[in-house]
Amino acid sequence: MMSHPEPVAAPKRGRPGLSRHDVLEAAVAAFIEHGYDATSMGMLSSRLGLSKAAIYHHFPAKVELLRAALDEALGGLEGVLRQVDALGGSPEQRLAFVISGAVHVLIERLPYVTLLLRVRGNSEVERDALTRRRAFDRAVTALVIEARNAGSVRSDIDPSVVTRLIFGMVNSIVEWYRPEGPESADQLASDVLAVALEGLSAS
Amino acid sequence: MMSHPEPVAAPKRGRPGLSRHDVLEAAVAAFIEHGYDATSMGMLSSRLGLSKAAIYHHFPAKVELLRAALDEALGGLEGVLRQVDALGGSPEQRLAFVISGAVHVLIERLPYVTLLLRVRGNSEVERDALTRRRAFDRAVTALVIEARNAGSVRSDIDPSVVTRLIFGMVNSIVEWYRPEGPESADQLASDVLAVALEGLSAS
DNA sequence: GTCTATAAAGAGATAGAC
DNA sequence: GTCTATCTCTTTATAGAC
Repeated sequence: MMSHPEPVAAPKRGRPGLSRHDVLEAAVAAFIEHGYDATSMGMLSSRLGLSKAAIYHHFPAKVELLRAALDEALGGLEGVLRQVDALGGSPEQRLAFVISGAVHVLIERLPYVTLLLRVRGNSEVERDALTRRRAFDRAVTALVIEARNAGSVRSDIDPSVVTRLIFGMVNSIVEWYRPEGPESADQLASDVLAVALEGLSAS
Repeated sequence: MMSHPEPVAAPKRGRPGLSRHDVLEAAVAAFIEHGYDATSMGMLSSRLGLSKAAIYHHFPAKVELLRAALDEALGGLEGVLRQVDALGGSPEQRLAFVISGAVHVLIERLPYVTLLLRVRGNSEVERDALTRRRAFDRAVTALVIEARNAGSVRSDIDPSVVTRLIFGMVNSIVEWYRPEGPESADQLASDVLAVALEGLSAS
């Protein structure tokens, strides 16, 4: 969560003196509000209090703002997979860790993951992101299959359908979760895990 | 599912002779592929084999294509609520009917619902659609609360969180379901209901 | 690091012929 | 019902001054 030690655009004194990270944050917020395509560099510059040309000092093109945002989201999700590999445990434990970990990443990097989940593959940058996202999905499906073979996941439904439904539920959190709201990340992760594992029926 | 008896644009002979419905279908497909904003009237006209101007004969503006599509989706979902009201039954039965009914509408009107779920409220048309969609969500939440008071839905999690998670799962189907794939609508609705009610854990 | 000015392309929409 | 041609506005991006 610390700012990257980028060699460019340190917060010097001068005029506004915006950092690369400031520009990215504002851009991502605008992309979420209006969609990437519908967000013009003009809107961005208004929101930042900068001229359009000044933005090109921080990012060489509009699409590089998108690339940086998607990388932030994918890095977080891939980190969950690295952690679960390092931790070990039963397939059931590892699956629970991945679901809970994904919820936490989703909340910690909410705007970036929100953007990632809206990507449809209409440019090179988007297709690259989709490729990495699909690799994540495949890893989770493999984990579900493992847990199913170990007898902890129901075997009456196709594993990839189960995976898609559960992660559809997880991912839908970006549609409504607000950090300033009543639910903490831990509380929500626990709720998601409960509904994913046991369903909504009364015990 | 029959074509509407619109008084306009019957499939006469002439040149291509496209109907209003043909144009809408092609537009919705393009909106899904590239996003509404990123789809230009030029792209639309190429895909249809028409000039841009010809499209304006069928729809007076680009946004009217979106309005018609969203109305198709919302009409289907609102129909499920009307049916459940007419049918009666226990809260548990009615909740199951709404979940299963939503899955069926989602599949029958896949492109239209896909578009609806991507709307963010950036124009009058989108805000109107969001208003109707929120009314649907509220009706479902009320049903979850009823079922919870009747003892059939778990009471350890906030009802609106439960509703959002379950419908997040349902709605995520548009991200991957393809009619030509192996799962029938009935099969998928039954899978969704099973995971929603009982979770992914082995019985 | 930020500005003004501008280039070049593409957008939504309309006019009027056939 | 479809066409060509065109209007006007906005877009991404660059040039060059400070």
